[in-house]
Amino acid sequence: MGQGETVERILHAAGILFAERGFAETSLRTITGMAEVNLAAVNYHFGSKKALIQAVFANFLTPYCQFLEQELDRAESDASEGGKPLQIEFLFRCISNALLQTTDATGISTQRITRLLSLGYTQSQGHLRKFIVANFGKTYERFACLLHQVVPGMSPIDFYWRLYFALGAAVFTLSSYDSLRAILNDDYQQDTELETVMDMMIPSLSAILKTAND
Amino acid sequence: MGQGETVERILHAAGILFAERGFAETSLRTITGMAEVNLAAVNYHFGSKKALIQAVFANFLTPYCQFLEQELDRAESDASEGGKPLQIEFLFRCISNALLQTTDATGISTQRITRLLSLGYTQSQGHLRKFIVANFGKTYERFACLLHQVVPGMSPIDFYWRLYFALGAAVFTLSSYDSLRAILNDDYQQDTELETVMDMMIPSLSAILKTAND
DNA sequence: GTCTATAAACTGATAGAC
DNA sequence: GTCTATCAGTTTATAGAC
Repeated sequence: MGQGETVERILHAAGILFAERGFAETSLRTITGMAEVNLAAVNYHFGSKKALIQAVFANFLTPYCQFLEQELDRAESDASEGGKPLQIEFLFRCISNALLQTTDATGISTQRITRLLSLGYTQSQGHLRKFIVANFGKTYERFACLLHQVVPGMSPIDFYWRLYFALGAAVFTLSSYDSLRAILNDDYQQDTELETVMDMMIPSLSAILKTAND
Repeated sequence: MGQGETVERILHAAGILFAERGFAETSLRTITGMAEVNLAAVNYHFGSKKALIQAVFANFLTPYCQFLEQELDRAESDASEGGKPLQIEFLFRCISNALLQTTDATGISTQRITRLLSLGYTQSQGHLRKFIVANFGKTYERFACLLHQVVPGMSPIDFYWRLYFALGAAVFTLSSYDSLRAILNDDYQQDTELETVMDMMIPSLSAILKTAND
């Protein structure tokens, strides 16, 4: 077995298992068992379980940030060429496109990416949160600034709470997509593709930002 | 130390620690340490860690369901007396009121309740999900049916996805309220009360359900 | 780089004295 | 009902042979 292959096998298995069960619930034995590598390989290649968790996140956060920056570049130049202001829907479309591109490039499903992000914010004791901010904070800030510029006359406080409403809606739905889809299949015998849900979501998320406050 | 007091001390400490760290990350030793009771008391009073987790949920789900049923009764009779149809905003107001009433009656904060609910759906291996459905499913179905009736001409599939968008927005924001509030305090030196956020949320959640699909 | 073997610490649960 | 002591199983991490 080649040396590079082992690292990738561990990253792949860890991503699947962490997303399914959470970090504390997933032992290194389960990961190395699924990856079919030796238990000691994790500590040899990554140093510790914490470092492995961070490596799993870097594995999709790095390409995701690149794709999102590209999308935002394109959206901004399109808007300035057309002489028209950016629209909310276009900005959420950038998020959606970057997610799908990341899945294409890495083979990590959109559900797994959003599920890991959700776990990273809710399940971590701090080290992961800091790691995510350090590796994703700059791009997130750029997106938030652009979005705020596009919403007319909204106070920063009002804007940020609504952005969190939208973030919660997106992360919850996408990270639970597989089970929600199964429930709807059982109840209505009708399937909904992930891309369809993401398309449905964009007007809803935009409506959160647009609605008059009372 | 009286016998009833021990059970309550364990439930109180377990609720706080589970909400902060998750289930697997919280050991019985940590719980009994915080509650200042003996380690063996958990297994004596509850039987197992699983049973303790379910007891923590029953502790707030039981009163919450009662309060929500009362609110829905009142909203329905108000609407039929006035001869007007129920409005979306009134139904979300029922959810909000029932949450605040549960906090008043039990002393368990709204953040802790929503955080535990969120963990119950994302972190459990199945037993808790079943337990929640068994104890909360009937009331949830009633709310969902009422809400669907109030939205004009929307397909069941469309409706259910949008309901999940709204659910995600609410659970994410309320369960992360403490940290989100702290971030906004740091960045804008301006505080937002929980009740204010819940009031802001109602028009946003309603907008998710109302927006035309394209 | 990969393996075995094992250390050191922690977990949930229980038996039995009081 | 509460306590101590302990079991049996698991965890992460590491030392050392190959």
